[in-house]
Amino acid sequence: MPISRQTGAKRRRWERRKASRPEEIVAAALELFVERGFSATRLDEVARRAGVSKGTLYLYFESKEALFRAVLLNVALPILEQAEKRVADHEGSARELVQQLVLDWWGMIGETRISGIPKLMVAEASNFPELARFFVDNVVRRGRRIFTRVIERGIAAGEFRPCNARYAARVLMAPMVFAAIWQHSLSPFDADTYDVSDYLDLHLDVFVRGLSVARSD
Amino acid sequence: MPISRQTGAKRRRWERRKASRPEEIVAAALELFVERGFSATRLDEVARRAGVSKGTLYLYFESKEALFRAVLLNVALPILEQAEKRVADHEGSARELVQQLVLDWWGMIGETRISGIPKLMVAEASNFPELARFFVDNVVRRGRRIFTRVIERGIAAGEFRPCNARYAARVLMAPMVFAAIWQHSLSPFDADTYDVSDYLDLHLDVFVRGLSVARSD
Amino acid sequence: MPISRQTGAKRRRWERRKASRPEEIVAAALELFVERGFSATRLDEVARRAGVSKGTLYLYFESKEALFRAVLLNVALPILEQAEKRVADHEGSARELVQQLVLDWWGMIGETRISGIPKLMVAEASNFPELARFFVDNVVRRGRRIFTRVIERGIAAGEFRPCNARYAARVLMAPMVFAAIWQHSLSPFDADTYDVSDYLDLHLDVFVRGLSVARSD
Amino acid sequence: MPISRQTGAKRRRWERRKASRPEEIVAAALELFVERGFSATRLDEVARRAGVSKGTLYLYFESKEALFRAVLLNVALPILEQAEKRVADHEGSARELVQQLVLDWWGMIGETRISGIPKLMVAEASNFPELARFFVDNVVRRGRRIFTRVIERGIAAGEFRPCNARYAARVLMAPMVFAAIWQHSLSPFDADTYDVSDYLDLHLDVFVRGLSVARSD
DNA sequence: TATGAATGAGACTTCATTCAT
DNA sequence: AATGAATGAAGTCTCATTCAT
Repeated sequence: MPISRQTGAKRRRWERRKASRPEEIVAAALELFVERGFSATRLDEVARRAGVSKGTLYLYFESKEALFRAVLLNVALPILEQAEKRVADHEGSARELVQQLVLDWWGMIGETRISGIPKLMVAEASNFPELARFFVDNVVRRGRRIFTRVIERGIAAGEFRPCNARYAARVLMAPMVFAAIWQHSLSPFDADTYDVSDYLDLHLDVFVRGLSVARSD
Repeated sequence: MPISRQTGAKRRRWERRKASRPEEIVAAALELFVERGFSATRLDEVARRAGVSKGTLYLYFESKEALFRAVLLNVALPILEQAEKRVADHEGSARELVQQLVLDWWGMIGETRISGIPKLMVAEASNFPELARFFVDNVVRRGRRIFTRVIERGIAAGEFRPCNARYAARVLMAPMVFAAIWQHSLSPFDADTYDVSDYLDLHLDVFVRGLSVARSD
Repeated sequence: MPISRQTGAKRRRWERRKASRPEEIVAAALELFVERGFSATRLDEVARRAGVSKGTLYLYFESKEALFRAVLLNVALPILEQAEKRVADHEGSARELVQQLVLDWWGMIGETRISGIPKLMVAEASNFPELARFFVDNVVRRGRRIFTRVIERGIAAGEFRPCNARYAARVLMAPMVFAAIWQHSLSPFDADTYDVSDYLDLHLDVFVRGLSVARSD
Repeated sequence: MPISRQTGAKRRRWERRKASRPEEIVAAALELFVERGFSATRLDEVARRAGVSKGTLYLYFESKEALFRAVLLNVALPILEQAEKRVADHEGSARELVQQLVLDWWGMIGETRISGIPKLMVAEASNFPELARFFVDNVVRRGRRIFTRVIERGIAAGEFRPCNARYAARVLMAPMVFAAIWQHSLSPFDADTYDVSDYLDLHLDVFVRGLSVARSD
């Protein structure tokens, strides 16, 4: 009876197997963990949303916590790494690069379901210390390094004023990550709607100008 | 890890401590809700940390959810409003004002235990929709209005470039709020330590420069 | 603040002590035990209805169960015994006596708050075996003996047909006791109202005729 | 004290017993509710007596109160209605009919575990007002109507003296229902044992004689 | 004597996990 | 491989009882 849950028409039998079970489960779990938090999501719901029975979850994941790990390590991390790679490959002036990085990040993460990960990690960090550490080391700091390097390059090239590039990278990233978190938490309750692209554009404009060496443009 | 708990000597089993009980309970609850999230904190622990028995909680709060509301509405909100008031009273140039606002906010909220509230609300918003809406309306948007007004004033005074002040306010606030969230979530797992004051100083410097009208300094 | 609970006007200070505390408590307990049953009545309510604090209950009764015993032994029993005495003193023909007994019982018990006792004992018997045994021995069987004796007298006098007087006593008493139980349980939910006096009159008429020796009247 | 419990050998920890579960649970609950009252019976015990775990109860009944409703509505009511039907089908003289009705009632209800229902309802009526009303409307009054009709028929046929048939029905039923209540409450503590059949025979004899038109037999 | 805040055992209920089918 | 009925540990909440005041 739980065959539903497909955007379009009724699912035909053979389609059942199209997407592999573990992926469906992980996708459902990601959505729910992001929405409600780890403790508050019941495996019952994960199973229902994935279109499987509760028992089936245990064929693929040995515990709720293991499912959480799988969501982060097997799903989020690869995507993040792939995004990181593409982001790291950009070329051009530091100014352009900074803008590219942010916009690419948003395009590849912020607008996708992966954007829930930051909220999830923020919420559950202290309940899953090892995961938190792993996430920080393998995602956060690596991302930070990319942004840091670009700013350092800009400083070296005389585009940006000399400053602490690590801190500047944080300042650059914060509004971007915050937008992702906001989107998955309080945004639905906020009567002041806003357009994230415009917001990021303004942020980039202000940031680049603010960091650039004085000019009379 | 919080050492406080018992003011002085060992506690007698039967003790009547007049008016302070509810506050102690709410303080303990705030800490734990922020640390672990609402679902994952056990009332047992709240009681233990507050130095009372489990039953005592129900003398003052009719349910776990009511305790959550009390934490937000009776404790966090008044502090936030008071901070808002003080913040709104500043005078001076827009540039100075922007810096004052951010630094005051950090001094009054970011460095205190109240800074856990943003993380808490972000994590629990979808589980407590009415509270989320209330929080957004009475805290977030009000704060945003203050920052927006200052930027509008700066634009009107010719200090800042014409731009969408609402968006600029968001850009200004994001790194500040993000720092608070970070502090209560992934920061402890981050090997790259940083000094928040320096970070905010850089943010302010970049932001103010970036928003100011062109100059040749 | 719990001074209220008086049928008439506001209670004046000195009245406070008019009725002794234990009696007020027992009266409140009787009402609530009858209405809700022993387990389902909270001492909180007993205290409130008696106009005292919860702690005060323990000055007079060492436990909830002890209060239950007091209700039965110290309150109900004396009244029942007194009723029994008055009932036992009647004289006249057996026929008249039978009618007197029933009507007196109703006047002294059925119409008073004591009528809740049968319902209470019926409901709680198996939870309080010793009390049940005590009640049966000291109230039920004694009452039965009185009725039995009257019927035996009637048989001896030739008024009633020879029959098992003990059983006849049960048959005679059942509608009377049942009326009391009904009054405190399902009667409030019964759309078919009835007049207990008429009911008992009919019962007595039928019973006396049915037990009398054949006649041609 | 009830010995039944396990049909056969020792139970394996994991056992799937198809459709019978809910009925077993309801049967156990009926016994315990009757014996101890609703509040005083622990779900622990219900589960143990039904041979299931505590959690299993919630597979079939969403709360303790729902279980109570199921006991009454799904179990007791059908049996009562079936009994009513069979009882209503009898034919013969009013005198015979009266006797048949009472004896059939006893055979189908009084001697079975269903006889606990009257005690249970009497004890819990005020705690479950809707159920009480439902029970009175659908069981008590319907039963009363059957008995009333028979007596009216007897009056019309000249067998019984003219009288208020409704009241006579109550008088007729009271000893019968009372016997059921007694059986499940104080009877075990009553040293005066008695034979219910003989008691009912005497009741019927007295009642029918008492209600019949005068004769010289 | 009287209070009522405080306690903690124990109740109802949930839900991650198991396993017969 | 898949199911879902069954489990029981653990959580929230109640309330009889205690005792400092």
